[in-house]
This record gives sequence, C-alpha cells and structure tokens, in this order.
Amino acid sequence: MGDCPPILWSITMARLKKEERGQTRVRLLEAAAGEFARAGYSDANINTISTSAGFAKGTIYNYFPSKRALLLALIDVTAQQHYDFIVERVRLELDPRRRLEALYQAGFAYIAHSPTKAHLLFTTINGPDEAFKAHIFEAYQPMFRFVAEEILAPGYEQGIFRPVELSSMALLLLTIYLGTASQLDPQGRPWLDPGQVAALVLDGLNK
Amino acid sequence: MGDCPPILWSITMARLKKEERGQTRVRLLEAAAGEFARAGYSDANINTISTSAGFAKGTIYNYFPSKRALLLALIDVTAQQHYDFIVERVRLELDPRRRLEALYQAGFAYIAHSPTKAHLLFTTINGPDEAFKAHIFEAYQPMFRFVAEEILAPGYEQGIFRPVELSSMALLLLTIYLGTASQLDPQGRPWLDPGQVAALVLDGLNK
Amino acid sequence: MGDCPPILWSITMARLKKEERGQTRVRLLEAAAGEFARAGYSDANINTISTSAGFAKGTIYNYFPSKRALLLALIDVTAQQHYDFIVERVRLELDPRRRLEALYQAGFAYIAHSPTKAHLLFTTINGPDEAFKAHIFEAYQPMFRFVAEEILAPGYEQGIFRPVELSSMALLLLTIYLGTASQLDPQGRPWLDPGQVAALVLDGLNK
Amino acid sequence: MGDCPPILWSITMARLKKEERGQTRVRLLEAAAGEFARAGYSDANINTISTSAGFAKGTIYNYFPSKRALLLALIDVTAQQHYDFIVERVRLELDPRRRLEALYQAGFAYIAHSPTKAHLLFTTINGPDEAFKAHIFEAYQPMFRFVAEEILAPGYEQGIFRPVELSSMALLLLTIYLGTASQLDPQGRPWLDPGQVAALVLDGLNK
DNA sequence: TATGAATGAGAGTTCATTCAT
DNA sequence: AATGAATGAACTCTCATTCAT
Repeated sequence: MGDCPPILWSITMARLKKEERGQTRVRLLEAAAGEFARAGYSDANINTISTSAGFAKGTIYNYFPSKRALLLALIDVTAQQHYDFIVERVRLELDPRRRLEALYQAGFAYIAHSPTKAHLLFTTINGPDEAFKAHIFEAYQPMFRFVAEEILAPGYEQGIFRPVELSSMALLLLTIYLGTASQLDPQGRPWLDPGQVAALVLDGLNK
Repeated sequence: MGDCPPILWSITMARLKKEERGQTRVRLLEAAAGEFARAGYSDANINTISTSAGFAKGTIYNYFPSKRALLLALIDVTAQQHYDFIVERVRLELDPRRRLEALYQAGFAYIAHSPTKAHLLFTTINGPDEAFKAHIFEAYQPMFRFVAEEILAPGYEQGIFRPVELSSMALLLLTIYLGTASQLDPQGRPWLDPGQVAALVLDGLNK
Repeated sequence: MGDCPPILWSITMARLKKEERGQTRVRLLEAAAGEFARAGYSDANINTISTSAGFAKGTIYNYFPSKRALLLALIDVTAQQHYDFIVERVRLELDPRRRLEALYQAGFAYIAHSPTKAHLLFTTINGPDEAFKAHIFEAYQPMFRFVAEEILAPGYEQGIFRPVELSSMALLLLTIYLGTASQLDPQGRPWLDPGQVAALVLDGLNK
Repeated sequence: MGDCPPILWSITMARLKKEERGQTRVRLLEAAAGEFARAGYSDANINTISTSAGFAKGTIYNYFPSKRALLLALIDVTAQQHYDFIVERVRLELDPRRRLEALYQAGFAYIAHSPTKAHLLFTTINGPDEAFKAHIFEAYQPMFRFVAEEILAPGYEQGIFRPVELSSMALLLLTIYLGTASQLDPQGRPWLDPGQVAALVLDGLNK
C-alpha cells in the first residue's frame, strides 16, 4: 500500500470493503436458503442461519433488518436467478412453440440446478403467508412480462397461437409450471415430465 | 326421567355424554382446521383454536395430547371425508375412463366443498415437516387402493388402459391431482380445469 | 328391608353409609400415600390418586377440600398408626432402658411394616415445605409426650437417667430416630442398626 | 487500550468476556441454590431464579439448557465445594482416628458455612427423584474415595481399624454423616454433635 | 463491522379445582 | 355420592431482536 497514491488506495479499499460486504451478504443468503428450505419460515432459526454462514448471531442484523426482510430479500435474489436461468435458455429458441417448450424444460431444469432455492420457492408459495406469496408475485413480474412479450405475443403475431389476454395467460402458464414442478418424489425430483406439460399447454394455445 | 327404569336412564345418559364429547371433539377439529389452514402448523395457536371453538384454552388437551397429535387427528378425519366424498361420486360411473375423469372432477369439487380442509391438506403436504407428509400418505392409502383397484385394474382388464404397475400409477395420478388442484387463484379456486387434467392423464394411460 | 321397623333400618343404613364413606376415604388415603411417596407432594397428581383408588377425578374432592388438605389428613392417620405401632411394642417393656431400645427397634420395624408411609413421612419432613413439617410436628405430639412421660420420666425417677429437660430430650430422641431411620439403602432398608442407635443414645442418658 | 498491540487487547477482551460470563453463571447458580433450597426442585421457579440473580427470565437458558440441567450443574459445583471444604480440614490431621473425627467436624461445619447448599443437598437426596440422587452419588465419588484412601486405608495399615471393605464402609460413613447432619433445628443448626457421631462410628471401627 | 450476552413476549402444556348432571 | 368435562393460572422453554463492546 505504501506505493499507491492515497486517493486510489482509498477507492480500492472501498471497493474491497463493498465486495467483502457483498460476499458476507451472499453467504448469509445462501445459509438462509438452506435453513428456510429445511424448516420453513416459522421454524427457521435466524441464529442458526448466521452461525452456519460462519458468523455470530448478531451479524445477520447488520445486513437484514428482520427475519421477514431476510426472506423477502432471498425471494428477490432467487427470482432474479430463476429469471436469468430460464430466459437465457428460452431465448436460444426462436419459434414461439419451441420457446414455450423450452420454458418448461428450463423451468424443470432449474429445480435440478438449484434444488434448495426451488424447494424454498415452492414451500413459500404453497405456505400460509399471503404477504410472502404477494412478494413472490411481485418478484416474478419480469418473468410474467417475458412470457407475455417474448413467447405469447410473437406466437399470436405469427398466427400460431389463438388470441388470448396476454398477461393473464402468462400468469396461467407460470402457475401451471409451479403446480407441476413442485410435486417432487422422495428424491426431490419432479414427478411430471416437462415435455408432457408443455404439450398440454400447447393444446390449449394452438389455433 | 320419572318413568324410566334407572338402568335405562343411566345408559341414555352415558350415550348423551358420549355424544356431547364427540360434539366437542368435532368443534375443536373444525376450529383446528381453520387455524392450521390460516397460519400453518407452526404459527397456528392452540389457545386460539380452543377459544375460537368456544372453550377455554386448556380444554383442547382433554381431547388431544398435543398440538402435533391434533393435526394428525385432523389429517385422519380429513382423509376420511375426502375419501368418502370422492369415492361416492366416482362409483356412480362404471366405465374406467369415465371413472378417471370423475376422479378429477370430484377431487376438484371437494376443494369447493371443503376449501379450508383442502387448503390445510395442500399446505401440510407442501410444508417442511416430513412426518406430517408421511402421515398424510398413510391416511390416503385407502384412496390409493381405491384408484388402483376400482379404476386402473378394471381399465386394464377391460383392455382400455395399457399395462401399468397399479400402485405406483395410482400414486402418480393422485400426485397429479394434488399438484394441479392445489394451485388456487386469489379467490381460492383452482386455476386448472379438472377435465383438462383428466384428458392429459388419459393420454398417458390409453392403450 | 320390609321386615325392619323403619327407624332401625334407617339407623342401619346410616351406619352402612358411614362405613362405605369411611371405606372410600381409606382407599383414597392409601392411594394418596402411594402417589405422594412416589412423586413427592408437588409432582403428585391428584387425579391419578383418585383414579388409582378406583374413582373418578372429582370424587376425591367430596372427601378432601384440596390437595394440601389431603396430605395433611394423610399425615394425621400415618402419625396415628405410627404411634399405635410403636407404643404397643414399647409398653411391653418395663425397664426404661429396655423401653428406649424398644423405641428404636419398633421405630425401625415400622419402616419394614409400612414402607410407603414411612417413606412419605421422611420425604415430607426432609422436604421444603415448612407448613407440612410443622403439621408433622403437631401430629407427633402424642409420641413426644409418650417418650417423655413413659420412658424418660420413669428412668429419671428410678435414678437410671441423668436429669434432663423432658420435652426437648424427647424431641431429640425422635429426631435422631428420623435422621437415622430415614437413611435407606437402595432396597429401602435402613443402613443403621437400631440397637447401635439406642446404645449411642443411652450413653448420653446414663447417669 | 491506546498503548496495547491489538492482538493483546483482543486476548484481554476475550478473557474479560469469559470472566464476565463466568460471573453470570456463578450468580445464576447462587440464585438457583437459594430457590431450590427454599422450594424444592418442582416448586422452584426458574424465572424467579433468573430475575433474583438480576437478569431477565430468559437469560438462564443462555447458561443452562433446562431446569433439570441447572440443578445437576448446581450439584456438581456444590459437591466440589463440599469436597474442598472437608478435605482441606481433614488433611490437617495425620492420625486416622483424628481424621475421622475431623471428617464429621468439618462436615457439620460445612452446614454452618454454606447452609443453603447443605439444605439443598439434603432436600435433594431425600426427595423423590432417583436421577438426582444418582447424580449426587456420582458427584460425591471423590469424597468416597478420599474417605477410603486417606482415612480408612491408613487406619487399617497402621493397625488401628479392623479390616473392612473400604468402599462400602466409606459409603456407610458418609451416609451416617448425611443422616445425622441433615436433621436441623428450627434455626437450621444440626441437632446432633459431630463428636458424638464420630465416637459412635469409631466404636464400630476400632480393632 | 462483528460479536454474543441479555432480553422478554409469547408459545405449548399441566393439572388442581369447580360444578352441572 | 360419584362423575368427568371444562376451566385458567402458572409453568418451562424458545428465539427474534437489541446493543454495548
């Protein structure tokens, strides 16, 4: 550090600090995902989360103001990852029908890729707390929009899909995804085949 | 009572007492269904259950030894009602394909008929407690057997369905029911149409 | 009953009723002795007492107004039995020294004769509740008087014992009895030999 | 702290924290001794213990996982203090007979020195809970060993005591101590004189 | 920033006691 | 006199949260 001009060093440190802080936050969120998925929101132990992330009990309150806020933040990052994972794969296809099938394929693949977060999502959305459900709904708005604008709208414009109300159909498609993907066998794998689900849905959409 | 021989009167009283006790138990179970469905197992408040049933908080422990035992008992009676409701309707049909469709129709109808208990069932089966899930699985064994023996087996024997392993297929059919029926809109009604679901399933079963 | 003059019949019935009532009371007290000895006052379950005596929970309150009153009554009957048992045996001796030895012999023998009540007595007198101790002290006043008047006083009058304050010496002798007799081995038998204890005490009393 | 290298300061802080924590534990144990001695295990109130030690009710569970564990820990520290108190005094004597007398003198003196803990010990050992008795027995093993090895064995080797089975005689001597020392007058002082008790015991041991 | 001792509201559960039958 | 359903105060224990260090 002796060789650095102070101003640059200070900026570097600030970034490092920020990255460290970001790392801590990420580790806490990962630990939270595991604990919330394991025990559900009410039985999740916030002290366990902090210590299993390698910190003391109090540390988590430097990053999240409450247990509730922690789950909300976790929903946000999960929705973001979920969105990125699915959109990246769906955009590889161009045909709306193939995109729809890719939506379910990628959606089911996400469960294998991030089983803990997927489990957490399903548990929370099937759980009793309406506020969490509403928050998930909010966090998944980009996904709804994506389905509406980049799958359904083109399909209608290209004369492939019958005319439907875009946003409510997007909601229905994703609800079907949740309903079918969240039924897991004892090994944590979905019972149903994404291809079958996509076929069912396409039946309903085809002109 | 003046005209009764004491022994008869005593028997009558005993029956009355037993019926009263049964009534109390039923009222407690109804209140429990509401509270568990509203808040989930962990956040359900046992004192609230007892008082909302019209009793003091201690009363519930005259009928159920613990909160856990209360939910288990509630699962049992719900499974029984659920079974009766569905079986009664499915048996009106004779053709295996019609029976399968009736299974989903009746299954979805049960949600409208007993939304609280249905919600409780879905919440519990999607919740984090594996012991409760296992208990539900146990309690639904008669339903599994019914599907295997009175829908699938006749369908196979009559050359309508392709050969399948009966018990695991019964499990799959009912899992699909749970997964599709448990996705409710904000008004608590299922998003999906039971006819569609039945059609999907029949596709997979037809010879 | 047809042949009896009504008045006599009524008296007979009253006696029978009283005896029945007495029997019930005795059975409740016996059950209480077992439960109090087993679990101590605080952990004793009054419903268990009533049901193990063959009655319903509420019955015990027809005989004793409270749990506390039940133990007090039990102390009274135990003290009475204890007194009768010891006095009957001690009075067989005439020499004050032999009487003193007989006191300890009979005292230790009572433990073998009524182990449950003896255990209850020791537990209660060594327990934390001062009110119960005081009640035991009260209930054992006849025993104190007996030791003072029928053992110590004659011994002094006959020039065998040195002069002592009668009542406090009686208290000391019986306290030594309690202290030595209440130390039981795992089979519930006293560790110490009553003859040794008597010899110790006689050393201190001899002129 | 300005002059300290951070690493030293950190070590110092850690020690301070540990000492504070130890202090809290000690205060809680002292309060527990008082409450358990006053009311007995079952009626002892854990919230009272914590608040009378100057903490909120929950604090005690940061140090002891349950009421039961609290009493067990308290037995352990009491046994240790009891042992230190007695052994320190007995070892001042060299002659086995004098040591035996010193054992009872010091044992009785301990009651005056720590009346609350002595009372707790006597109450617990005379109480109904066999598990607590067994734990006391375990915790007093060093005392048993001390009596066997540093009083009885030398006495036998020096031809003063008759041959006895060391460990069961040690148990007997200490049981006699408990039985005689635990009989207290209303002022909480033992009725019996330790010298007398020692003389009784020596009679039985002398060759 | 990280720590972890302390907090105290609130939960499930027990059980002595009441009282209508 | 006997019953047993109902009561509710009181208890042990949990854990999200605070805050001084």
